[in-house]
Amino acid sequence: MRKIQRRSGCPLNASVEMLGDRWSLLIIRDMMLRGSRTYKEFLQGYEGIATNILADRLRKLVAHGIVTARPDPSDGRKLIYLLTAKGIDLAPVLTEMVLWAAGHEETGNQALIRQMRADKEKFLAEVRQRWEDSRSR
Amino acid sequence: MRKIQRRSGCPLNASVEMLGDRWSLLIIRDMMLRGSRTYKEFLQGYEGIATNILADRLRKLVAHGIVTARPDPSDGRKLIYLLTAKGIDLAPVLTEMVLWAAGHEETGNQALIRQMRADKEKFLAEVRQRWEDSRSR
DNA sequence: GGATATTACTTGTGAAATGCAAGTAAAATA
DNA sequence: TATTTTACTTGCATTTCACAAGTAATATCC
Repeated sequence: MRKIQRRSGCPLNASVEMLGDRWSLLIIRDMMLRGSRTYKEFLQGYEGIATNILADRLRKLVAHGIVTARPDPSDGRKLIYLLTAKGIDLAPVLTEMVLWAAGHEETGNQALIRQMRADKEKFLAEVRQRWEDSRSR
Repeated sequence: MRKIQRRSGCPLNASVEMLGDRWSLLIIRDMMLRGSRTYKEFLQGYEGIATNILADRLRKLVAHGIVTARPDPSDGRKLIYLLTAKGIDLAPVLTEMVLWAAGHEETGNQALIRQMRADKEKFLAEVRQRWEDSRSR
């Protein structure tokens, strides 16, 4: 078990070193809010990630303990990617980022925004509930 | 006024396109929590940003309306960089990212974490108050 | 059961972003 | 007037990214 070499001990820096790129948080969004679980589903996300970048990001998310991968029992070709507890704990981060952008930029998905704004805690509880339900299956 | 070309309308994607790199959020942290205001102060941050990258990131943050720059009236060589209202609205995002990393990684700055955990709303109110005080000067 | 399709990748290549070192112009200080 | 400070820019090597094509393992179709 080797320690990861960080630029500094600041917790924000730790977050940025794990998530500070143009794709990781979008993959997590797809898992958390869209129910994406397989490589193919991630490739079909709105923004069109390149296949080699997706493979790299999934590898890093697994290495950071944010995501796990296990074979699909009903289809040996597939791997099922799931958020870990550490991964689902990112829900408040994603929520605040969504609310910030929605408040200052012209963005879509107004239904989601309304839901988040109406009752943030309830929204987060529902996200967590869905995660627990999907992992107990 | 030209519209920015985005990969998708998702608000999270908008955030990621503005902030999803290894430096932007750290610069904002330095402004928000450490009181950094000048180029030199940012260069002296914990993580050691390269000077050309810093210039590029400040330019982009200004372009996105997150930061403003104005000359220092008492020293013509200096520019003073300040967070805009849009910039200070990132406080909840930074806070959640800090709390997430602190909860799942070994990080420093435990005093800050305790303060955030003890009363998040109070912490955010204090951050905002400091920002208002410093901009009225 | 052999051909075709699907899934999760890897590989190659050019373009862009990053990191490091050195240099520069304008203003302040000695 | 000479030196220092500040906020950068420039050049270059290295790394990352994006796009296109290819591959191995498994599943499906006829």
